[in-house]
Amino acid sequence: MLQCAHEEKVFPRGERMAVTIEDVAREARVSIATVSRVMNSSKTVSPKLQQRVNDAICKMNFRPNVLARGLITKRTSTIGVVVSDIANPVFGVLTKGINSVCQAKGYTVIICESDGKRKKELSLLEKLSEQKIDGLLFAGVDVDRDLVDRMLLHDYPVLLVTQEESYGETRLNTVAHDNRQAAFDEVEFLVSCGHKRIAIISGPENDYSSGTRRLEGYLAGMEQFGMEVPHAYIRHGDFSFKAGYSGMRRIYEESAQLPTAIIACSDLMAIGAMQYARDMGLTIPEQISFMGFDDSALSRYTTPSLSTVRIAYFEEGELAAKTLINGIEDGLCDQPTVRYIPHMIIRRGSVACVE
Amino acid sequence: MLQCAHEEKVFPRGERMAVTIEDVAREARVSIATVSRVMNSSKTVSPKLQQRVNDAICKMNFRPNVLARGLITKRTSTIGVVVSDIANPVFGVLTKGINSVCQAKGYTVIICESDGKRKKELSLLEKLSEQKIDGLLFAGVDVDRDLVDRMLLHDYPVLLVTQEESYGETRLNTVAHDNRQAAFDEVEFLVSCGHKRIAIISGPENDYSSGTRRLEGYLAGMEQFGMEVPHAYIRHGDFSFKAGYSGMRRIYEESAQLPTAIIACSDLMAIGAMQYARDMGLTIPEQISFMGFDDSALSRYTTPSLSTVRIAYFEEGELAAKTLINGIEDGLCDQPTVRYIPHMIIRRGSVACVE
DNA sequence: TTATTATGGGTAAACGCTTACAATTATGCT
DNA sequence: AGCATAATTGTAAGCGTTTACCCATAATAA
Repeated sequence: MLQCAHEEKVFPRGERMAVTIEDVAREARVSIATVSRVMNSSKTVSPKLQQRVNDAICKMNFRPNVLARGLITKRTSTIGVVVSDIANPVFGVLTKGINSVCQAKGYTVIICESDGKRKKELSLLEKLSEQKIDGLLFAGVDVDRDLVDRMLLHDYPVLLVTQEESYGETRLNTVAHDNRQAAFDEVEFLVSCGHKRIAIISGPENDYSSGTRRLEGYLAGMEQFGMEVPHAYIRHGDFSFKAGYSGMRRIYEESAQLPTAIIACSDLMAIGAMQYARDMGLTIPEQISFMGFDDSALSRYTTPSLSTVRIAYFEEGELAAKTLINGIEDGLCDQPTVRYIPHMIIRRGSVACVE
Repeated sequence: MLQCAHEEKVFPRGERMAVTIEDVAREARVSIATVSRVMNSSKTVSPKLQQRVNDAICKMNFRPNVLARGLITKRTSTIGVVVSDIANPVFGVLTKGINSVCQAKGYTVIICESDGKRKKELSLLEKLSEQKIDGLLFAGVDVDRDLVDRMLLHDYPVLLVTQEESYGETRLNTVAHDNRQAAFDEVEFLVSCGHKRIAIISGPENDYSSGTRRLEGYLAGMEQFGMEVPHAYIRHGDFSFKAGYSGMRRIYEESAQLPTAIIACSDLMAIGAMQYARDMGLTIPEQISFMGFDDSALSRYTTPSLSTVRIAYFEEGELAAKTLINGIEDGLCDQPTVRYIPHMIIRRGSVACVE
């Protein structure tokens, strides 16, 4: 937009009438069509009129009404984002990535929280489609066939972030991180440190979310490197501190032989697990090593600091937004694909090498 | 909204035409005015027609177009929110509070990040007013006279969250927490534990943000309880771990007599400061006590766990949204007031009593 | 019965923009 | 110069709602 000093009139609140394209047209002594044209630079307008119009726009500080524009163009430059919990740093960072590219590309973002509840997810989907969004970024808990069916009903592109469809098909474009591979890499890393007995505190038992993928990766790693997985080495939790603590207790109490390393599927669970180990008088990492998941702010500041796998949520948000916006703007619906964001093992004090 | 099983036609994407009020009117064999009336329950419509219309709405799964509606009513049920950084848990939680009441009251929220940059704040203000929002929640870095002037220019209510105006007037409604009092209370709490030498690591030197208010509260407390404040007891930082670490170093190196307690103006700085103290071989809390600020997720999981003051950001967000929406809906502009959210001292392991 | 008033429902005019089409003017070519 | 054609600009028809205004009908009162 051009730089200009418009006349700043101070009106008492509420008494101001928005300046419309008509006012600008009058001021510039042209038709409203011409004003519209210079704004959208569609057809050529003679330089002379272009100048007059731009001057008028500046002088009157004219801003086109997005509602009127959207009503006719059927485009709003707005995208909807559904996340479970914006206060969860993971989604905070993801959202930040999304915001950053949307802001750069002139898109407005509407953020909705689903609290991870299926019912709310559905009602938000409804609500957002009323809002006339141009596209949707969806970070759901369990993206099953029914949900995808519904999302495909809308007339705007939908992109899944963070999670893939849980039923083994790809009907929607997806940007995610490879939970399976990340867990595998954690196992591999621990193996490279000489660990042979590795236990896991995974996500909720019957869900199709990240926890399960991570568990799969763990199992694949254990198999690959020829390690035993006693029953007691697999625990489930809800990603909370408490779940980590009690998960570790059960491992401690029920293992015939204590593992030398624990993989927790969230940093918070790792911290909880470490706490239990400490309470039992184990020294970390000498007697037992710990790894978390996500590389949240927490992990840097525990004692010992927590080894983990960094998921680049910011970049994930960025890529998701970019991909969606591309989809919106050139509208071609190619074969839906899953794009993975690379992750990285972060080595900190909580992992020691064993002989 | 009524519950009903509408006929779910599956259309290939893009080929679907939204159903309009006109379609509904035809289906119900009434005029579009009547349809509009039953939706907005303005004038009474006979029960018979009401029924017919509702049936038609359900059957066709009609959703009124918010753009068209907004264009004519000049209300969008949308509010704008400006925060510096959504990935900062403080703002994450604040936003969650805002979202929760907005969702309940049927408002859509548009979130914008300013990165704490003045320039971006201004351009967001512009952009949001284009978006035809009904109200604005603003969490700015330094809310000075000029900024407030600009915000008053808009024709929708604006409410400040988190911060008061920095020039000692109240021209805008505000929901905030009492940083000054909270810091004072920290001092009081430490005094009650027998501490007599208390240092502070405050916010950036020349700013008008929370850090400064907290410093004021600290100074007031120190005076109230008759304690000396040597020059070296006041340090500034940018709320980061690093700033805490180096702030503590300077206190350690430059104090004639080491303080027995440190108040850091963020949990993260407190953690950094604790780290330095540990590195110098001091035991926490026996030799030196620490307090943070905010009660972020971090504070619970450090060793020792961090005493701090809990700011109820979620409730702050809730109250802010509620207040703003009230302002929007009954439009009366009473005298702008500042509402404070109560805070609470959280005692954890990082503070010991001295004899 | 007829005049008077409620009351429900339809018509059409906004709201502020984009854009197809028509009208006008300028340009290029014999 | 005279015509075809291209480049500009204006006119007006929507986009999908809400709502002021008017008309028809039913209800009430005299």
